[in-house]
Formats: sequence, C-alpha cells, structure tokens
Amino acid sequence: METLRERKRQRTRDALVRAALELFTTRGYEGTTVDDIAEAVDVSQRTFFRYFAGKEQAALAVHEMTVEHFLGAVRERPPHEAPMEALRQAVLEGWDTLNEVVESVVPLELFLRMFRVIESTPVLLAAHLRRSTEIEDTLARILAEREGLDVDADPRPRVLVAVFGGVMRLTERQWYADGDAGLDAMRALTVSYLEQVGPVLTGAWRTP
Amino acid sequence: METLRERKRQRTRDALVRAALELFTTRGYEGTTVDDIAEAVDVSQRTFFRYFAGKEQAALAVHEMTVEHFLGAVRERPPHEAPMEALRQAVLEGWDTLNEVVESVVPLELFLRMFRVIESTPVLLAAHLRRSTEIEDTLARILAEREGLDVDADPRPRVLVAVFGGVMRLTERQWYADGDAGLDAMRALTVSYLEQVGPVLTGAWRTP
DNA sequence: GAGGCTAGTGACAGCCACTGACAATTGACA
DNA sequence: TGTCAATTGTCAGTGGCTGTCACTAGCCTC
Repeated sequence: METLRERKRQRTRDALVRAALELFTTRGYEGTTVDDIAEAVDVSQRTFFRYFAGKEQAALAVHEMTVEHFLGAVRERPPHEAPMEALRQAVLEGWDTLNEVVESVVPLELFLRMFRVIESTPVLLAAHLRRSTEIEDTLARILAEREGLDVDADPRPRVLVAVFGGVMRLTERQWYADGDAGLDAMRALTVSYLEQVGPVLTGAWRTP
Repeated sequence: METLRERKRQRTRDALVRAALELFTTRGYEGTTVDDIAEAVDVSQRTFFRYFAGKEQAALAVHEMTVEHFLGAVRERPPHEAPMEALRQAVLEGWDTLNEVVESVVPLELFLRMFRVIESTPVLLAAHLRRSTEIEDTLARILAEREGLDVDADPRPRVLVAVFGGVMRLTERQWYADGDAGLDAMRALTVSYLEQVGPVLTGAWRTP
C-alpha cells in the first residue's frame, strides 16, 4: 500500500464492498443491481467489473478475508497436535478473532447480516459451497505436509478434511436457522457438533 | 403418462435433456446457449424455460433422478441397520442400479460424461453442491424418523449426515480427478473412503 | 520538470440468461 | 362439435457480463 495509485485503488475496492453489502442486506441480493452499487460509489458499471469478476465475488469478498485468516491459523498450529484438534483450535481461534479481520472493511454486524443473506440466497450459497470445497483441498494439503504424507497417495488427510468440512457447513446452516444468533453462538455450535462426531458413528442411538 | 398431452410433454422434456447433455458434453456448458438447445429440439427458447427453471436445471436433470432413486433406497433399508450402515448400503445400491435409472432418458455413458462436465464447470458444481445440502436435510429427517428422534432437538442425525455427505462429495471429487473412471471405480472409492472415517479420527497417523 | 509510459476509467455496443404479456394453436372432455 | 384448458411462439424488456476504444491521471526516466 505504498503509492497513491495503490491507495486509491484499495479505497475504491473497499467502498464497493461496503456499498454492496449495505445494499444486499437491505434490498436483498437479487433486488440490487450492479448499477446500484456502482452508482452508490459513483463509478461506472464497467469499473465495478474491473474489481470483481461478478456480483457474487463482491458479496463474498469479506468472507474471503476470514478464510485466509483461518488458513493462516491452521498453518500456525503446533505440530504435536492431532490433525483434527489442530483444525478445531484454528476455527475457534478464527471465530474469536473475526472481529479484527472484518472491521478493517465493514462493521462486524454488517458482516453477520451478510452471512445470513448468503445462507438464504441460493446462488450465493452455491458459490459459497463451491469455495468451501476449494478450501478443503488446501486444508488437506496443509495437513498432509504437517504429517509428512503425500496427499495424493494417502487418502487420510482428505477424508479427515471432508468430515471436518461437512460438520463446519452444518454449523453454518444451523447457526443461520437459529435466527439472530451472534458469534458466541457460532462458537458454541462448533464445539458442540465437533464433539459429537465420534459418538455418532457408533450408531447405538436407541440406547443412550 | 396417460393422456396424449402428458406423453408429448414428457417426450419434449426428455428430448430437451438429451439435446442439452449432448451439447454440454461436446461444446461445454458455457459454450452452449439455451437457443442452441431449443433449436436442436425445434422449440422456441421460451418453451425451454417452461420446462426448466434455468440452464443449470437441464444440466442436472438426470442427476436429480438418481437422487430420488437413492433417497428411495435409504427409506427402504431394514430398520435394524445402524444409521451409517443404512446410508452406506443405500449408496452402494444406488451405484449398482444407476444404469436402469439413467438409461430411461440418456445413455449411461453420456451421464458419466455429464458428471465430469458438472465437476469441471464452476457454476454447475456450485449448483450441485447446493442441491447436496438440501439432500442432507432430507436425509437427516429420514434417519431421525427411523430412529424415533426429533430432528430439531437431537443433533445426531444431522451430524451423521454431515459426515456422510462430506465423504460422498470427496468421493465424487476424487472420482473426477481419477480421469476416466467408470461406475465400478466410484463404488470402490465409496467403500474405501467410508471405511476410513473411523480410523482417521483417532489421529495417530504417524504410527501406522 | 518535460515528456513518455501505463494503470485506471467512462462510454458505448453487444451477447446471453431469463421473464412478462399476449395471441395462436392443440388436446381434453362434455 | 363446441367449449375450456394447457401448451406454445413471438415480442419486448431487464440485468449480468465482456470487448473495445479513447481519455485521464499517477509514475518514472532523462
């Protein structure tokens, strides 16, 4: 962020994200046109598309920042932790420090509202899920390297990450279904669901 | 499929699906316009949209039939089976009998080619994944009823299905990555990944 | 500090997915 | 056979997205 040019560019991009999220969370995603967003920031529609590959990308831009944050947390977990525990700690750390990451662009509250728009807008949810599978691939590679395994020869990293990813998406979905829950509720759900994975596989449900 | 009207309608729909899949698998999804498909069947573009809510839906139409087939198989599993085992048997049964389901509309080989187009086309993959989460919700309800549980009070059905779903999506992804594998390879991957879920969670990877 | 270079932008034209409205046609059924 | 309902084609329009081209503004060199 040195030159004036780069600063201006960053400011335009942030302004577009803010305007987009503000509009999406009030008028809805489909109810907002790209022209609306561009007009709110006073740039041309063409310029919007020079910053984002599509309307979706603008909607998911802040989310993407939190993903990078989470991946960083995973990479910095101590090597002695078991793989699943490393993932668990990294997500929890992610929720706990989400505030700082998000607030550099938009208020946390706007981010949470946008989260719900994503969950409730089919095309956004779809894009979010697709991105999640890409993240799973990255995660599998990180874990494989951690454990000194070849991710293409040993299926275990991918299987573990698949299980973890499945539970994370369940967490998001249920957090959304819960209504207007906050980050603390998200954290609690994460803990709760992850600790059920083991027991649930035994299958002796009728005799608790 | 009684009246002439219903038969004609079904024939038009099947023709659209066949034409769509044929074009998608040769020219690619993005490289095919709705007009192309409509023209191939000699109907207007407007008519296409009376049969499908969008280009995506036509691309996923055959897949949707296999989903219904799978859900039926789950519902008919004997009640004494443990939940995860019921899911496991139902998927395997699904792969084994896929042929009969698919061939009523398109050749199996075309379906498999289309499967690869879905996996490699971002917007289609996204739509497919979103549909998968809806299926998971249905599955959780089926399992809950099976076990006499309240799906909203007891998280276990959803957690189990989330794990299962995660592994299934991994299966699809790896099957695609394998290149030009057939249904038997898909079946083998399913078995292999599911039996690794238990061991993988213990986390003692470095001492096999 | 003048002039050239390049990134960023606006304006315009055009493609394609998708929708609403209306008129024409065709099968169903009394 | 005539009426009703379902199906279809045509047309017009919206919105996401892209290519092109000329213009401006920050950057860098001499």
